[in-house]
Amino acid sequence: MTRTLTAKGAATRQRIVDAAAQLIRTAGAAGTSLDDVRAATATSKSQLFHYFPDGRADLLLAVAEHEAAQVLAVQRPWLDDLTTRESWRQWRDAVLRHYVELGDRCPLGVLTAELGKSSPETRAVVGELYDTWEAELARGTQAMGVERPLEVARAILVAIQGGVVMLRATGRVSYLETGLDAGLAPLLR
Amino acid sequence: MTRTLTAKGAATRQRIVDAAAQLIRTAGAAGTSLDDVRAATATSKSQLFHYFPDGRADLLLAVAEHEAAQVLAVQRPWLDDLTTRESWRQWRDAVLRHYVELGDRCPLGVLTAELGKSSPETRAVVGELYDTWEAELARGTQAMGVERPLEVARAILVAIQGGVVMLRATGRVSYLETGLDAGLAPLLR
DNA sequence: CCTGATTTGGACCAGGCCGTCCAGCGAGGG
DNA sequence: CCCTCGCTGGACGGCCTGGTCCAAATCAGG
Repeated sequence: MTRTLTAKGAATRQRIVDAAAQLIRTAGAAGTSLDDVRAATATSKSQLFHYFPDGRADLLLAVAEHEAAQVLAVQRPWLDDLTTRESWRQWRDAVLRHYVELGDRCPLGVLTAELGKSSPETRAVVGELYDTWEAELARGTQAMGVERPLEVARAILVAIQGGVVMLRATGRVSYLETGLDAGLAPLLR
Repeated sequence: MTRTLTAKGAATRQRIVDAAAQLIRTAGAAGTSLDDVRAATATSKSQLFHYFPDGRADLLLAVAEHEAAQVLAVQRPWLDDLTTRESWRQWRDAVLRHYVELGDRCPLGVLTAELGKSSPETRAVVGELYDTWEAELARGTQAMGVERPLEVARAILVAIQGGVVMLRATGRVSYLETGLDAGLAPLLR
């Protein structure tokens, strides 16, 4: 199944995924064609199908995995050590800063809004992202000794998701801020 | 600007909007073509462009307005009288029941996830929906005499949005339930 | 340097899509 | 009764899209 890739090939493949992710963040998955990707990466049609044999679906899946990893990566290192109020506050600020900066061109929004529904495989990727993310948050809420730590962690995740997707749909930041703070209230009170 | 429509014409137009909304709920806006709509309504191409002169964009806007109205309609009459714990609870149950029933074929999810980004006009529709919805909720939180009623109302809205969109992306209901309850906690505590 | 596999270029195709166009149909008002 | 104006049918064109295919270039390694 796994095909042999030289270093050069792997680099090209990575370049394609990066560019595709970038395009999809701004124009959406539906608004991004293979030709757009081809033009943005200065590659040829055959290369796309060489590195992604199943074509578009394959590329979208790779982008979904890339973006899912990205979502968790930008929360490091804060996500690893949510044991004090101060560390939670720093994490909150980092998350908020990140999404305000990105605006409506946001990997998480794309994942939740578009890629999740595009195929069973991408749906699984999104599900896994939620699971690991929630587990990390739950470790933090448990460490804080709050009541119903699992529910609190999940509610925080839902608030971020809602805020991000509303940011995407309206361009307004306040939803994310208010939702996130409400979700964190049990921890900081 | 406003074109004359006979009763028959208005009915046909409505039939097209209804069917298009239905299709888009299940297949998404990107996955629904004008031909699909045509087939589902047993109409002809010329009718689509007769009732929606700007074509696809025009139809999507009409669908967005239709769905936005729908989102508020299913919350009636509970939404009008959120003055007691009991009425909030009934509203909560109605909302939850509705979205669990719809699963991932949900007007709100489509609006937030896809239609919001499709054009400035639809984006405005979504923004207005959020505004009026939030205002209704805020009337309720104020009536309940809770602290920071505006923030609480907004957080509830964000939680619903997040829960619905995660339901859409994963098929899991628990996010909506947990998020909604967390948002309502300040009111029911 | 030779050889086989990997990487690349780009022409090509079939199908689907949006939108245009024109010609009939039907209803309702004068 | 008829005549106008809205309603309907469906063929058609041009464009873009995902996907196939083959041949040339490049590279790795013996």
